[in-house]
Amino acid sequence: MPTLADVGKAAGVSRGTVSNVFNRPELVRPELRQRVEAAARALGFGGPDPKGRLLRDGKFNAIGFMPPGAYAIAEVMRSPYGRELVLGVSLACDEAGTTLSLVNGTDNTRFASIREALVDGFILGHSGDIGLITSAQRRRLPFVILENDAGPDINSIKIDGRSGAVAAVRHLTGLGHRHFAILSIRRTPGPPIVHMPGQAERPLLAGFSLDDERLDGFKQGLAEANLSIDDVPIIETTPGDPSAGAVVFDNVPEATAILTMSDWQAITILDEAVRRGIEVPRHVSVIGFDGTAESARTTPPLTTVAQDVIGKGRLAARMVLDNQPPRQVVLPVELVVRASTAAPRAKIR
Amino acid sequence: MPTLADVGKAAGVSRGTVSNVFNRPELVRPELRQRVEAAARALGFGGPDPKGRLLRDGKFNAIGFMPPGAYAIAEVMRSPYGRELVLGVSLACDEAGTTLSLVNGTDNTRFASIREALVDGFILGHSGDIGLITSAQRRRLPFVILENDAGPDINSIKIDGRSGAVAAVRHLTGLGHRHFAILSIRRTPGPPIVHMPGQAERPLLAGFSLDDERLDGFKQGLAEANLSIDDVPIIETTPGDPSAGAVVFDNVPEATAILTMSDWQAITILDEAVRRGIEVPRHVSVIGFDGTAESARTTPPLTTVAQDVIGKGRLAARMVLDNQPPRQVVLPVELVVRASTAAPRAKIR
DNA sequence: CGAAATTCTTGGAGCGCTCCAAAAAATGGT
DNA sequence: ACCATTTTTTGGAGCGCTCCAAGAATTTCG
Repeated sequence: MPTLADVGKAAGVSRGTVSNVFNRPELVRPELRQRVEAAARALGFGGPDPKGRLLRDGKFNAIGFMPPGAYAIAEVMRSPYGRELVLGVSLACDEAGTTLSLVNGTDNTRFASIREALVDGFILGHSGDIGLITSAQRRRLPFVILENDAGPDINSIKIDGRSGAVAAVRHLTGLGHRHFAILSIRRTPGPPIVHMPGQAERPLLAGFSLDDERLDGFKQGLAEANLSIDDVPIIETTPGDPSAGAVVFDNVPEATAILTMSDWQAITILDEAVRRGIEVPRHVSVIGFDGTAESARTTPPLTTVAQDVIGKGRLAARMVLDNQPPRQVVLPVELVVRASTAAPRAKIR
Repeated sequence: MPTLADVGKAAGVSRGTVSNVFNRPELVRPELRQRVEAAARALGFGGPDPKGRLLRDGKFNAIGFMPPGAYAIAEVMRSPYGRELVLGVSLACDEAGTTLSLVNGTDNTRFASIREALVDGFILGHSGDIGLITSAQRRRLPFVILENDAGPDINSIKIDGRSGAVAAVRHLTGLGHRHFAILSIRRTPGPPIVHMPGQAERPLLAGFSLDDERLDGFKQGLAEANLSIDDVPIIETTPGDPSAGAVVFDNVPEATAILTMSDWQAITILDEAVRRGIEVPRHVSVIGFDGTAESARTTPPLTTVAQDVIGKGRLAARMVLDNQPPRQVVLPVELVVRASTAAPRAKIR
């Protein structure tokens, strides 16, 4: 690989001049410039190597996005929520002319990735592990934590998951529902986990803190209607598990309303309902979470706890780009009532 | 920002030792290691700056993705097709442990971006401009061109757009349709352009070469049924233009079948049809393109010319990651018949 | 025509790191 | 206690570039 110096030698000029030819051509006499360009072409030199500049100038002009927990980038891109989040981030990156690096932080490589990533700042999905934050702080780059409050010194953005969950339950109890199933998120790979009432280990503090918060919101909402979450079956599935619907219908046939933690899960339920000839909302009501674009397109359109996912991504990017004093932002959620919920009317079959 | 040397001085050891503490801790005596770690902590040194390593070792461990034409990353992320493409790329990146950099190549910064991007290879969306390719070649990094054949020396992946378009028309003419509208893609920002039959400038070679190819396929398919594309209105809209449906219905009310160039456009049509009380496929048949996941979820589910978008993205990434001799891949397409097409049955209204 | 003003070109310094050959220190055997 | 080994540590070289002050060449103008 030829370097500036090689080209300079070939053209009989100094490194500096060759550099100028590529970066500030107006500074160099046309005749000389042409000679340099010819030499560069002859040597197959395609412009200054960005590595050199980088060391000198020190800006990557990129921000990094790292998914929470052990999720891979592809898993993020597969979920409706993840796609909108990345879209929001990319919106801000476009505006700022910044590159968006999707950094893989699989398990044990997570901290190494943070140490090594070629970025000027981070958006970090956060599952609750403390190591992540110290790791990020060490790097001394602006960063923002998603879906977790990491204290007053650290940028964070989360949604008000609890209120959302409460609103979802209120809506359903208001409609007259008394028999629920909760579809929660399993944050480790593996098959669905079914927690029936009365079992010992209830997963009330098992997942990401956002999950716990929402579970707590469900609990509160149920309590308001004199119902106990301890009597409600909770099923945990990985975010896109296609069997979620089957597992719910098989294990909780008496449920007239299903609370989920993402639109994706709710969509899965809808699909399984169609397969089984179960009608939504006539036989069972289903409520999503996130309010992604997809939730409006399903049949029937989903009632869902909506948040501004795109706005969240965009804000996250802005926060690392702007590098202002740390803020802890809690974004509101809003129940969007569409057609997947109704008063319990018919028994299945 | 402290450096290796600073830490070394503070701990009374050499740069090299500090480097080892961070990169090959097993090489340094535990006692010394602790001293160094303490010094690092005291100075707030969070590990070797990746910039330095980079210059020394020269691998970014990242591949770049640049959208075609003047599209921004966010525009890619907005489209169902773009999302699946990026998903496919990220799948391969995950497997390879590589970072995926979404590089903005807006118009005039496009070539500069190629020169400067901190990546080991490129996936380049290609609109047909020759400068792009020379620019990429200059960088001497592996790259692959999407949706264009750039000759035998250059990696490229495209779909067989012509066959797909022909298949779409055949399906529709086979159903008995004689009155078409074509929804083509406007590749510059702006409002829809309506080309009615008989007008001078027909857009048969206006857009990306993929668009031209598909238009040509439509032409051929129509010709097989003794129909001339010159009699078919062609409307060009930007990919996600929400007014596309309205423009089509307003300008070509007599069409019983609408050919589009993406699922996204077809979905837009479906939405507008609902708004106007037009029934698909009873009043009008609509056919999509790409076969994205979204196309299966619409009401009614879309008949579409499907391609393996995820596979394409993945293959593209593999090609730049593997850096084998150049290949030109043409991916097959397949007509997936669902419920948005039927024999023309009812006149609208 | 020559000095002053202007335009171009030069090359040293330094960005932070890792590699590596060689020096230093520790260990082991006799 | 000494020498041969083995384990640790060292510091020079160099990765490719841009900046910048200073020097060289060219132009301008009285």
